[in-house]
Amino acid sequence: MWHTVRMTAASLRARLRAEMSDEIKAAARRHLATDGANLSLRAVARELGMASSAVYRYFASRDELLTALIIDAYDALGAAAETADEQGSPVQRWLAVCHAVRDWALANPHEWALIYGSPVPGYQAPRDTVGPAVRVILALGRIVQDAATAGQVEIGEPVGGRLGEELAAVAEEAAPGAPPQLVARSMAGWIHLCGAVSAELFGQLNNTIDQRREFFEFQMRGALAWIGLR
Amino acid sequence: MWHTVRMTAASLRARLRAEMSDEIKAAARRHLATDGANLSLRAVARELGMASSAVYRYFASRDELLTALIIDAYDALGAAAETADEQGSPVQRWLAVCHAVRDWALANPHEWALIYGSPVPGYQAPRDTVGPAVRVILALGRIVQDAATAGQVEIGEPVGGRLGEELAAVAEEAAPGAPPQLVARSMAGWIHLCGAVSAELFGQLNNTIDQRREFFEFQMRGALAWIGLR
DNA sequence: TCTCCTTTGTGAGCACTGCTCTCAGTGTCA
DNA sequence: TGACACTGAGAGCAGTGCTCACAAAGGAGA
Repeated sequence: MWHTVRMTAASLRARLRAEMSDEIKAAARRHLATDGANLSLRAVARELGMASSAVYRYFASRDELLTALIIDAYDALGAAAETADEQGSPVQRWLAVCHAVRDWALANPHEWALIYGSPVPGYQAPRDTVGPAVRVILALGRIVQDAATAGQVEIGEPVGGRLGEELAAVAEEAAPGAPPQLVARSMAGWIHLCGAVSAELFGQLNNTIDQRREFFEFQMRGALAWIGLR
Repeated sequence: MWHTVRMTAASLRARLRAEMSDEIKAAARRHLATDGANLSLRAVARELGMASSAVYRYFASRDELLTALIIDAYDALGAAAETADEQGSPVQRWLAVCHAVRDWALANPHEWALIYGSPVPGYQAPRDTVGPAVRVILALGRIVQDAATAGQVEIGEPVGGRLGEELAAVAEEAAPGAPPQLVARSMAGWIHLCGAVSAELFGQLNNTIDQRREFFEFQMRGALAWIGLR
């Protein structure tokens, strides 16, 4: 009996705490749009009608708040990528994931900048961030793995040297069974994906390309052609 | 006579002013390594042994100082790219420029983050930055233009629609005479280049790829294959 | 030579920041 | 009831960007 009582009491406190944390994060996310990575903890507290020192009951420092936002952003992006990968040919699946990533970034530009922009100096990404960070890559890895087992891919020349060994290790982890050179090209495709989204978001295409979505798909199709998916 | 006197006097004042500006920028660049984009103007002034308010005689605001650093960074990167482009086949020239960009970024990571990282919120890039910003792209444009006129390139399928029209306009400006689809692929290659450098610099390759230079060249060669240079 | 006046530098000051500390209120458990 | 953990408030510290009044310095023009 008292077990359940104690548990509910404890879980109630924990729930309240989690709700308060969520409210703080939501307010911080709102301020992210105007202040960017150097958001004001005091302004967040003001918006919530609480003393700035109270925020420190939930996040030990501003960096810890930012870390929580980063983890949430990685998770949201990873979820968007995973739900976009449904069915179809490898090319269709890959393109769907790419567009999902871009769409999420366009909808949440400041959070994209938080995770794929220049890292805050002195800020060291904790271990907690690596898990959510790789969800997009793993989603892409599943596609190439499926394509490899189904024979729906043109395998390029193998990569030799120490890079080849490294790539074999990466392949073993991200897409077991897929040839290392395919994994290498997929990683390059992922990097191109990130670069294309960042270029669009960070203003590198201003006054040059207006047909953003078309140009993005053009690039991703090009990467796909080199990767060898079909 | 008095012309020259007045001119030398004026130019002397201007020279002293320029030297002081350079010293401030040099100190700011030093602080960039530790503080990143949110460097402390007061700390810079302290290092130079002057009052913080004196810095405002040379730069109207911290943003203006950052803008000056950004312009210098663009110029340095552009110069590095241009001097690397010497001779050889289009592939060799393109790869040389890519490696020059990467080498410069590795040597000046914080300045790279300043120009290709997430933009500072509320900071609007002035017109003065667009000139130096395009030097790298123009260097790449010259290569594909030369390759196109020399027939050392495999022209891909033309791009239709409004994107095709836009690309034609871009081609007219960046590489007159080169087919739009080639310019489009070159732009994609440039974006991939920026993405690859940023990924390496911003820690996306940590605990995954150690053979950085080899993997970078692997990616750039892949982009080249798709672009069609030879 | 004697004023003007522009330029450069100083230091005080304002409003803001992240963060720490002490103190008070509240609810939980034995 | 009393002990205690938890959550909040407010003051305070050192630091920030930036403004302002003031002081030296030195060339320009009479």
